[in-house]
Amino acid sequence: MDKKDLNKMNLTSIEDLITEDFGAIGTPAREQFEMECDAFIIGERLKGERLRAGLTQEQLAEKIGTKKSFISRVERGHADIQISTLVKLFRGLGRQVSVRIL
Amino acid sequence: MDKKDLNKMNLTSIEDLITEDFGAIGTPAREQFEMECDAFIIGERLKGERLRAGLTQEQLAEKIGTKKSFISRVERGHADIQISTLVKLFRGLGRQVSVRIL
DNA sequence: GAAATCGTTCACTAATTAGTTAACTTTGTA
DNA sequence: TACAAAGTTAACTAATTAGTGAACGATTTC
Repeated sequence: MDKKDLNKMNLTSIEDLITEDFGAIGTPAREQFEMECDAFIIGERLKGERLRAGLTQEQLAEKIGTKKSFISRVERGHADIQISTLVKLFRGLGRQVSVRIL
Repeated sequence: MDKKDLNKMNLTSIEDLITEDFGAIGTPAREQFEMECDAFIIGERLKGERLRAGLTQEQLAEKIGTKKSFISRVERGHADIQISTLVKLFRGLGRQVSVRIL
């Protein structure tokens, strides 16, 4: 089966589903969705590392000089944080942040 | 020569010089310095990629819907940008941003 | 030298995050 | 169940970025 035939299938790719729900890449709604995805992933990662370190949100918050409500906000993906905040959060868990450009 | 002897040397490590100028790790002045380092490195990387792509600041700005003055600010390391801004900037150059936790 | 292009900087507004408190919900457990 | 600990959310202020236009400086080209 070649590539052309794929378009005749009834099954839909994830990409198509996202496009259907949020619009094509580059549109405002899609950009917003992708931004929220990034925030969500970072939040999940933060939560994972925090739990692995055996800390509560409150304990992590105190380590970096903020409050548990802020930690919660980030972990839930409800924030488009600054680079410095990203670094602070993970350094509070003894981790280093590295930004790669691919 | 073992490790103990290193402390008797007259030459100073970069780490010591930074500590002397900005204070020990964790102090506010040192944190600020490290934040500015991060911003500077990101800016340099952005400028490099932009030039490699053969774009002016104005051309990149238009691609991502902003102005050249903002691009300049980031390239000079004068901004602690948000994750979404980081992603937008490099996507405008056809690059993908990946955040690694080490 | 004049003109054009490119980049930097300043000043300002608008939008958003960072920081915080308090109330609420969930979860675990005695 | 009742209690305590952990996490979530709302609401608000303060601080900062995002966005912009204009002026300026540097560089290149004619």
